[in-house]
Amino acid sequence: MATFKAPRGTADALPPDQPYWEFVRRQGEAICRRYGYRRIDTPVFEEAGVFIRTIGQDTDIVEKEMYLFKDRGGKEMSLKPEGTASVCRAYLEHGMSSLPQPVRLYYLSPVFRYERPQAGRLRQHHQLGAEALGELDPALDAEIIDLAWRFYLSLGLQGLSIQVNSLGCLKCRPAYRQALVAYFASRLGEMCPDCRSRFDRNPLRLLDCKNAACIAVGDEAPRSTDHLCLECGQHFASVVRYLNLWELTYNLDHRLVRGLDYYTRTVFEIQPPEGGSQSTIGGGGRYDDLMEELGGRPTPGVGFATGLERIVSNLQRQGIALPAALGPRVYVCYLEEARDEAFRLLAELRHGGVEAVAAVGGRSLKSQLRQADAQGMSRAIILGGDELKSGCPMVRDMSNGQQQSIPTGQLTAFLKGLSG
RNA sequence: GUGAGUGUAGCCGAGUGGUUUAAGGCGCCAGGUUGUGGCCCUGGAGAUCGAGGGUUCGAAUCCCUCCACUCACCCCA
Repeated sequence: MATFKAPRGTADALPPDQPYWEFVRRQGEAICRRYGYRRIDTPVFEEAGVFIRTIGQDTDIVEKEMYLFKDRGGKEMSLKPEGTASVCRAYLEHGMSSLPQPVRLYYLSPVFRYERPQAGRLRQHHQLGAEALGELDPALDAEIIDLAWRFYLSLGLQGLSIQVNSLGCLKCRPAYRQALVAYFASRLGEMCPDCRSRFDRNPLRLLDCKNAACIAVGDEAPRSTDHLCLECGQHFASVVRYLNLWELTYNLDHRLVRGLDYYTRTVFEIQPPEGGSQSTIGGGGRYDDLMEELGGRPTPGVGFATGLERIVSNLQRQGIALPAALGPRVYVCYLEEARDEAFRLLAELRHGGVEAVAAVGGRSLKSQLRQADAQGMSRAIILGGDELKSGCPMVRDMSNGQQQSIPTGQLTAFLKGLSG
């Protein structure tokens, strides 16, 4: 029994999982680059203020989920609970406002939230995110949604849906909030205890309660899209126009609100068919006030992030086949008298670009072949006295047992010519 | 943070107080004559029974505490 275990809510990604992760990362990076986004990596921890200022003091993330610690110099730091704030900090710090705008950036990063683990929810998980900074054109809101959507499509995920809403801006949201408060105040008696207690602090939250009674009340609640100021209304209409232009299917969900305070105007989520506790596979929106919170000049931005673990589990649940590996996997077997030649040949194959391992540990030939089989090798090379004499190692096809002698000098080329 | 369920070797899993020095299967290792895998056969290694305390003559089996896992709530990716 191991005395140490991975920390609660963390997971080792073992070799059998890696093909999924590689697939997801590769597709994600390919899409981002195709949309003109360039990669950025930021530290896994930041001064805590970076997150507290932007995500919002009253959010669950800041209130109870951040990994806070003082470093040895006494500075209050936090493991990153999300990616956007760090990217914006880097944008400001490196004067990216002097680059041609918008600046398109994407990242692949672990994020940390101290939560109670459950299906699809970990304390360390990984996100792919993309941000378009420094420009408020609604074409970018649509671009981000489209980018996210195409990413999921490229993975072969089925049954996903896009939910879109607009939350307005600092100018028009207060009035909407008041309208909500007035409405909910009159119907609070019908709602669940959670909603009643949340009513004062964050009335927007009552909209996405899953309690049946609350859903009924929420459906008739005032809609943010009916309370947008002129600019926000035009912006949202324009976003929708682009979505239509690109033939994206989406739902206008007036009850979509997000758990981070920095969002303005457009918000969206991508949801898998199952719904339930992990009902969001990715989401994002516009955050035109965020840069100011970080001490920068007013700088608009829009972006999204998606959870890689949830993508991988959806891929596995939907039984999506991964692209097949390319070349053969070769296992070099040998009798003692051919040991040196076997290891010389092993190096030659590897340097020539063939995936190859040699038997180790002084096993019998029978045992070596058992190993080759158990490890799923596609070819075994057998070297004994006979092969030494003829200069032609035996190549055994592990799928059917057929063998042929190939001159040593042609071996690398021969193996590379096989499909697997 | 709340609630429910679970915790026996790498994995699955019997065993619910006394020959248990804890079954069985998978996997792992080695053999089954001379240089060959996948089936089969034989043997072997591998468990302080999640941890710590307690009850008892005696505990994997009962009690307490803690830890972890799973699921749900909350929230989100």
